[in-house]
Amino acid sequence: MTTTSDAPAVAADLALAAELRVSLGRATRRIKGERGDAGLSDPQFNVLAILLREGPMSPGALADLERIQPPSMTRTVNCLVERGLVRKDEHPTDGRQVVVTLTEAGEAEVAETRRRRDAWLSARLAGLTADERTTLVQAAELLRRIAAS
Amino acid sequence: MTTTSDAPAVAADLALAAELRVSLGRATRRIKGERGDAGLSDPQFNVLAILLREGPMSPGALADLERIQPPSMTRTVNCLVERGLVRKDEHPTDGRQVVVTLTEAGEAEVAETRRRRDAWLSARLAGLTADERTTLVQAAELLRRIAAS
DNA sequence: CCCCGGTCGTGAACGCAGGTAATGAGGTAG
DNA sequence: CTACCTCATTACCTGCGTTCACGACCGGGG
Repeated sequence: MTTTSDAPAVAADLALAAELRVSLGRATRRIKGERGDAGLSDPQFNVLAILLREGPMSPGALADLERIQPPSMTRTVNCLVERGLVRKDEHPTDGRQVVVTLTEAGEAEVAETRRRRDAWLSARLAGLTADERTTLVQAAELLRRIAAS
Repeated sequence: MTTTSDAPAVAADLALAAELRVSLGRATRRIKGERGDAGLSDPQFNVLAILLREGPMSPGALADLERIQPPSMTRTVNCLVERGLVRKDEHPTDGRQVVVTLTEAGEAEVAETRRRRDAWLSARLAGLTADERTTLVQAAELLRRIAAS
């Protein structure tokens, strides 16, 4: 009715979109709430996770990955330096750049925080059936594609 | 079978938990990014949505639903009053309480914002197969249960 | 009737995370 | 060697959350 051939599919998409949006928002809020114990804020944890996955990089690169502006990243990184979780070194060839590197304490911290978060979520997942877990595995893949688009 | 016998399932839960957490976080961030046009912040929009769904209620009740402290809700509500999206009336019998009511402009605003967000998400969903959409429908239900626990 | 504990909403002061604008150090093309 | 560009940082502003403190109002006992 609206534009082309399959109005029902469009209407179903809208309903699913609304439902998915609400569920996603609530679940995410719930998971984030499971972090406080370590004293690491969400952006701080994200920086550590990136460094663990991608290796040392400059503050500017970190800011790009997190889609925030460089000054915000500078502050976050400085906070992590004070806690001894990352280190700031000079770039070997480019005097402007700074290289942010994860310390051993930082590695331990991200492992610990991740463990705690995943422990909470996996405790919930344990109450599901095998089919339901499969559904979530596939949904995780779909969500990744959606988020990347 | 969930407790001690099947270690592999526990390991799979941990992996799924980690993957789901990342995917959820990214998708949610992406969706939230699709809101800015209306000038309504996320907590403000949430208040309007609650009022539309549940009907008029006191600031304290709103604060409870949003899991924030009353002063924060007072500020958010006042901001919405200034924009003409909600109205604050005296409670008919209890002089302490205030009743927050959605105005017509508020109704229109939440409908518009919701339409814009869902339009973005449903555009992504349109690129999926029927099976994949079914997966997401089921996942939305599972996520709701997880978030409620 | 008046007081008294409890509840509700709010004001003030603070913390944290994001943004923009401007600055300074360092590289690079001409 | 000069001019332009990039990178990180500094200073300041905004939004949203918190805690603490206070005034307004309801209810029940003296």
